[in-house]
Amino acid sequence: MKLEEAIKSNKFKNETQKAALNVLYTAWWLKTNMSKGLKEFGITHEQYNVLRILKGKYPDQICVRDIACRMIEKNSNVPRIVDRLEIKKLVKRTTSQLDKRETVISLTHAGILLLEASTKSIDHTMETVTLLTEIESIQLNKLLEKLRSSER
Amino acid sequence: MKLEEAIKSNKFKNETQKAALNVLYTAWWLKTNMSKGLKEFGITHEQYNVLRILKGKYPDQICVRDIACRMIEKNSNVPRIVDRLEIKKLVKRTTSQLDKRETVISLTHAGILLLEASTKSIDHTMETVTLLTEIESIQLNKLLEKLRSSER
DNA sequence: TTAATTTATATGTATATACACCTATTATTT
DNA sequence: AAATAATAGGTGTATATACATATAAATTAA
Repeated sequence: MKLEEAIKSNKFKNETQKAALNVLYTAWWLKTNMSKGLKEFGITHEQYNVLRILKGKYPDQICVRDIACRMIEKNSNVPRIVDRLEIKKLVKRTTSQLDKRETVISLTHAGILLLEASTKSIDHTMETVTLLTEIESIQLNKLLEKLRSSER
Repeated sequence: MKLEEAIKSNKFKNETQKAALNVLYTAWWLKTNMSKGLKEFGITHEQYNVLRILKGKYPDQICVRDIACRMIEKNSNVPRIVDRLEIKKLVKRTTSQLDKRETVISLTHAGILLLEASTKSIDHTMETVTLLTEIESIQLNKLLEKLRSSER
């Protein structure tokens, strides 16, 4: 579906404005597809993101601040996302002994199992849904980074 | 900033997976920049989106359902966004006389003024921040629509 | 014409974003 | 060493997303 159909408008100032809206719409579309796949595992897209970050460092522990700076959405409220993962017993919280201000988070066995199963499912969903060749993907990555090149 | 730096990871399955994450991160980045610009006008990014949709049809009125299907994020809870715009007296709600189930929304004079001022500001922000040429933007739009081509 | 179904909107709940502020702990300064 | 500043994480509030359900009005079927 073209963007024009998706948002029922073709009044764009220029192609750049359209591209910005297209990025926003595509992100919403990707998130929706991911969430659908995660539903059977009882976790949200953001909770999955935190589990993935923990896995990336496993078996090392990682503090809340380090999780936060690895999140895609930088304003995520990590303590609260961890709350929900803790209730489901997918992660464990411990106060760091080196610095008692820090809370270190680690995956539980249940967390590892759930992450493995959901990753398999999500990877499959994303492959089915994201129809780009490797070359096109490289091109897209370049354009997105050019778009953001005003970022300091 | 490259995606690797932004999310402190370079463990991507392939370029397509990286592209999907890059779209999500770029969308967050764009929204953040937009929100910063809208702050002085006291409205959120989503409230601005609704005002823009109303302007697109002005002076025709438009019902809640028609706003919803024009939103970028299709699961937006339009009645609630309209609640907030109504409190600020930027829009007016009326029950349609032709179909009493429908609520038609229209911009107030204050809404029009605020929209004009904020659009000026937002357009400027987006131009400063989104560094793509017209040609690159066309290319990006094509790639995003290819990415989503599994959409039915 | 009444009953059943569909549609438009509103509302409730869980989770998330965005951001301000609080508290405990650590680091720095005087 | 005591006072001050900085840092990590938690918590409160407003708004949003996501989705289920409720309610009123309109449409369709019996």
